[in-house]
Amino acid sequence: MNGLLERLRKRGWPMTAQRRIIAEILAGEHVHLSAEEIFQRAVARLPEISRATVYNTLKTLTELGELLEISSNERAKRYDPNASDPHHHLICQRCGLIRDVHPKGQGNLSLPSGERYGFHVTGVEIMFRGLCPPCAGSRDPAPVSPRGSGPSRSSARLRSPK
Amino acid sequence: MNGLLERLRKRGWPMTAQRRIIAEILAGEHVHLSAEEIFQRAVARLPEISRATVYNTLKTLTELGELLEISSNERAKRYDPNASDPHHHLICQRCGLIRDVHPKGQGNLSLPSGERYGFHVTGVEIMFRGLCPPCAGSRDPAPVSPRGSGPSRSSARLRSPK
DNA sequence: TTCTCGAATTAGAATACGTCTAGTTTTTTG
DNA sequence: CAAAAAACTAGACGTATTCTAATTCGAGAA
Repeated sequence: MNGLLERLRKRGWPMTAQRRIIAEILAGEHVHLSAEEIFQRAVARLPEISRATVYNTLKTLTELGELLEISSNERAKRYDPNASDPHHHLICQRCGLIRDVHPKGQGNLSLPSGERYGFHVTGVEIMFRGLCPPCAGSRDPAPVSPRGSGPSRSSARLRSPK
Repeated sequence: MNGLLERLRKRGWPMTAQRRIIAEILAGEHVHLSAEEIFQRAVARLPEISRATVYNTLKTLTELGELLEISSNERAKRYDPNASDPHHHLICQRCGLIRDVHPKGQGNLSLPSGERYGFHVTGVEIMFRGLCPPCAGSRDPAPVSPRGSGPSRSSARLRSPK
């Protein structure tokens, strides 16, 4: 069930208790966790684990191509273990919820050579933005994103209301 | 020449010395600056200006739709004053350089209803990733991004070389 | 087994980026 | 001009991430 763990072993990546736990957390949930959330879940299983190890492991897994970093517009990056299935993201502008999506028509997407500026292009990332059902419904309540890191909620009025 | 400034005046946005300077900095350069870089350039012209004013102004301009925030994968957000011309971005994974691009075929891009999860989709962002010519050429040297905020430079080797 | 050495891990300090607060200055309005 | 509102400032604060120095772990050599 945990393909990530198997792939890592197969690649000869030195496995340790800490790394195995992190890999299990990543592969076991269907949400896009932040480093801090991964750390919290890891601590619950291995109290001695350090934040530095979590950050180091996430960084290495990203470099190995086993993990995708999602920047969205929130403060903390989120990690997507679904790197083996090419996909894109749909993000709620209000609460930060992220969904994996497979858009249609991306095959036609291309960068004309006149727009390449000599770059060696290696990939494309597509982010759909919008409002998830709960956020689209309720206008006023504060975003439900974890640990107060939700998007801005101030108005765009030119002058404040009376 | 500075369309941004004119648009803001036309919209009745209360102009001040600080805001004018920030708008001029944004419209005058063809790069995507971070808040800190904008602050540094502003201080050179108006030494009393405060960081808070820069952040407040950038936030308001973004809410007004005159400015685009780009998250890429670096720590600091970058600001794109080119909001009046719909476009996307090409980003160097190594040094963080950002170019505005107009990809072909994005009209065919769509999210089938089965992939919408009930979201009210408001927009799409496309980011091409790759290596700019200097970064593609020189393998070893450190990234040339400003103030040490460049992307990771460690290797992805499973074990360090001897 | 014991020794050795490099890799992995740790706690906590340090840094980077951004936000908030309280008080001051400036602008607008009556 | 006086009152009220808005903009601004300095700097404290918070959060996410990186760095550092010391420690532990583990595979192979002796």
